[in-house]
Amino acid sequence: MTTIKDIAKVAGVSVTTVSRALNGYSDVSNKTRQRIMDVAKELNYSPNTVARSLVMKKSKTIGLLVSNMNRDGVKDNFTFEVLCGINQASADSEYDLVLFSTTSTKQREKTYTQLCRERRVDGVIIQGIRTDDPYLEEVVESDIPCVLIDIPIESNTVGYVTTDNVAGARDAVKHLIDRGHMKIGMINGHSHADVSIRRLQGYREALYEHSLDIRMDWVRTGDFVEDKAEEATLELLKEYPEITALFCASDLMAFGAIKAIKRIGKRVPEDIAVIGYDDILLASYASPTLSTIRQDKYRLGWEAALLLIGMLEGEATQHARIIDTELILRESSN
Amino acid sequence: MTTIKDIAKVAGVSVTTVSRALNGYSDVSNKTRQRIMDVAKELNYSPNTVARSLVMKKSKTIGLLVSNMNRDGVKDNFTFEVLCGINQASADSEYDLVLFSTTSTKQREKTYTQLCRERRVDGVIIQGIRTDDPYLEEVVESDIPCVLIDIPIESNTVGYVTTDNVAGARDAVKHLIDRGHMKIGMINGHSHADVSIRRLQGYREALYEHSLDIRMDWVRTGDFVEDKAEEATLELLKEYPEITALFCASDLMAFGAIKAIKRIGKRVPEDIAVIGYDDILLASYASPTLSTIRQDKYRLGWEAALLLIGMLEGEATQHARIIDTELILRESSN
DNA sequence: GTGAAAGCGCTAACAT
DNA sequence: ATGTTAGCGCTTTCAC
Repeated sequence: MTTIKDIAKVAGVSVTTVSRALNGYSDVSNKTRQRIMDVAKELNYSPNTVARSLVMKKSKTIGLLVSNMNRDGVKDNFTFEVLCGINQASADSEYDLVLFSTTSTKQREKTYTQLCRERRVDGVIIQGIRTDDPYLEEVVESDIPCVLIDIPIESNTVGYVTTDNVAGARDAVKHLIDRGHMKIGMINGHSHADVSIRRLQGYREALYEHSLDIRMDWVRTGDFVEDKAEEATLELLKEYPEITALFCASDLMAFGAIKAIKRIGKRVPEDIAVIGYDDILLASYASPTLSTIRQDKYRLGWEAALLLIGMLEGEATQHARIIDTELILRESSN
Repeated sequence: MTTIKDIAKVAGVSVTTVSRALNGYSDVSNKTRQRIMDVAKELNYSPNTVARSLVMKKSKTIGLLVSNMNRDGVKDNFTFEVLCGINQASADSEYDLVLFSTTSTKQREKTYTQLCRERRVDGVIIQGIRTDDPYLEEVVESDIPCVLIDIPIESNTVGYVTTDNVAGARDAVKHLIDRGHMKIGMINGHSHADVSIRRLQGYREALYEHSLDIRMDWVRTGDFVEDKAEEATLELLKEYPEITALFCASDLMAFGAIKAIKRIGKRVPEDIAVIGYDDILLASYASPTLSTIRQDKYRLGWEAALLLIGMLEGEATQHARIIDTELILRESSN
């Protein structure tokens, strides 16, 4: 493997000059620069970014802390779309991504901070962790620049990107109200997700604005899991057969809810209308097709990466980005 | 940021001893080892893997060259599942993953090899590139350990993981034949994918074994793209209305084919039976549900990572792994 | 059992 | 415009 030392020897200059020439500094004559470039090409030289990182104390690398990258997570296109957005944005800025291996059982041996410091990433993007994750606090308190997806924490070194969950949920519920529904239940995620709290708030606001009763007993928890949502829906509808519409805090849970509705012999949307949240790919393929609130997941990742890079390069004036959502009408609420 | 130097100073030993103690060498007295560990903890020390990589010439890092990680690729759950498998396996072996940013238009500035050498990855896994990719050859010829997914090339430093595409395709077509179909068309991918070539072969073998005519004009190309498959199917069925069944080389293309069939006013499976390939998540949600050949994509990634790590650590006896497929029967071929 | 010294490949003062 | 020197944090001979 050729080094700048080899180049220096062949070109008959010092390593400093080689370094400067290769890095495009101005204080090197065009003649020598050309010669050095030629030798480099001839010797098939590739710079050693490891050595460079060591001395520069920068790695041009972004760490990725992502949950669900295991056998169970394969259904979750959400994560992948976010990943694609991150990837594209960092590619454009010439940052590489390192995916931390945090899925195994021994995951907890090392904290996120240790991982980041050991690998000397310049910054980190965190997606899919719960707000009660014991290490979240640690990351936030460390001085590692960090962008959180869907967890609104902001500081000097911490930023976040999320969608407008209150507005999204409000739109969803308003739509159901517009369709004439007055008894609207909700299947929410779990309380350790910021989005759940906000979507619940949006649900309440919509009901309030239309002077409808807010019955907390009509709000059940499905933990963002299809099966759990199915069970929760079953119970809810047994207790309150008067409910005619359901707002689910994720599309996957909406599918669970629809299964439950079918199980008790009712139809969607004729007997009970359903609207989801996310607009995952399945939503437009399933039967009935699912009305939902679209989140631009790709953009979520894209903005997160842009924000982080902006912070790293000192150009980020503010550390929060809220992305709009969009109401998508399909069969399940029609 | 604490270094071993700091620890050495506080513990009153040399850096050598600190290094040895921290790395679990035996020639350090238990007393000093304990003291060093204590100081390290107290100083909140994290080893600098960059420095370590520089001197060790190993990074405990696997490079990932994956196509489709951009806006267009978000529909492609295949890639994500493979990624999850790779992630899990490398996590278990304590390798980190670096995702190379190879999506942008300026992608071609640097070759894969340059990328790998610059980042000093120990090895690389390549997924989703075409066999005519100009840089494939380069990677293969370099001495960087490399595992290819779905491209059967083998050498000292190159291995591959794939499924048994001939058998899979044969099973699919046999199933159609068992159902009584005698005029079976095929919508294939493009010729720069090894899987296309093998699936075509499986198609031919199945027909041959049952003494059915092989009509190459009944095989069309959809480039693995839904829309193109739709067009190709439309043309095929217009020219040969006698066709009663279709084998598609990917589920996405099968959906395109089904759209085409519906467009000409025929029904699936009553008029024309369809079977796909992959078993993507959509296959079980779409309407009609799609019969298909299941590939264990997660396992594909998992095995690829295991194989590469085996090669890196000198324990891989053979460099190829073929994974079985499974016939999944659903409505579209019933 | 422990330490001194060299060096991995590179960048960055500080000369000249 | 170019070279000398030091050093990033770590591992590894080679002495003692």
